[in-house]
Amino acid sequence: MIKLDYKDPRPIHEQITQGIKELIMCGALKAGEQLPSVRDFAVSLTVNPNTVQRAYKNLEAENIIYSVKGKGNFVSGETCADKKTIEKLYDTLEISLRELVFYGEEKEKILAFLNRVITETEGTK
Amino acid sequence: MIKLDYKDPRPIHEQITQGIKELIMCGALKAGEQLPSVRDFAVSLTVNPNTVQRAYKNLEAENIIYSVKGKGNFVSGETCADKKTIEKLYDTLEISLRELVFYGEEKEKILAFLNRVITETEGTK
DNA sequence: TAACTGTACTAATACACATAATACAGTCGG
DNA sequence: CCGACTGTATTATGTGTATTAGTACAGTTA
Repeated sequence: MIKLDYKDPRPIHEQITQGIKELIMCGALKAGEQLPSVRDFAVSLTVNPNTVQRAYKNLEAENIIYSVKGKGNFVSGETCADKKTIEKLYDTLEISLRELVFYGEEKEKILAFLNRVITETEGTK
Repeated sequence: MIKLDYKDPRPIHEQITQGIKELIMCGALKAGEQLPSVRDFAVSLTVNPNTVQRAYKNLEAENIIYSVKGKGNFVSGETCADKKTIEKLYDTLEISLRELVFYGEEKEKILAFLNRVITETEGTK
């Protein structure tokens, strides 16, 4: 369901968080759907349950999922994000863009890529 | 010259590396220009010399600067990057883009931002 | 020679990550 | 009610990395 890369400098819990986020974004996990239990998911990822729990906690803090004691974790339909999160994403975009240009990538090539990605991505607006 | 943020989860040496990279990209540091010595820079940043050295080492590994024993570190004119670096930047762009759309940002707004950034950025091509 | 430059290495500290083991609380079906 | 499942919390432990500190060595230059 999610691939972990131990060569990746990012911590495991972050990779899991991002992985689930992407599954939701691409539609593999829909609103209201139940996520694997902390223990089951930990087994299938061969990871400690605490690590999965931390990922779930991250996602809950972002209002992407919600958890119910004794029942499980579920995908939240809302996709609201605070201003800081949005600003960080814009900053990341800007830095990456400038860096690509700096490294000699052609602007037209980059723009073509960006247009392709954004048109292929389904949005709410 | 460079602002360090200890609240930033990124290590200091990485912030310094990125900071210098941006100074070069925006033209504040030009090709051939000498960087501050490891010790001086460490004092002005109130950081250990080893940390600055590590940043310089990173930049040298990316061919962004070159160092001469007994003389100093200098900005390299070349801006070549290996394929992996470029691919990672494209990946970062794609992920950030998808995430912004996911959070409900309007595609037109994002595209306007991207166009503004890329036209304001001076490139070699 | 003296004072600067880069470079290398060790040691000590601190912190984050991840694991392990355990415990407690809520839900649900038999 | 009981048992098996859920989430949650806590503590302890091992490991890796970041950072600092101190020292040493090599090349450059006035």
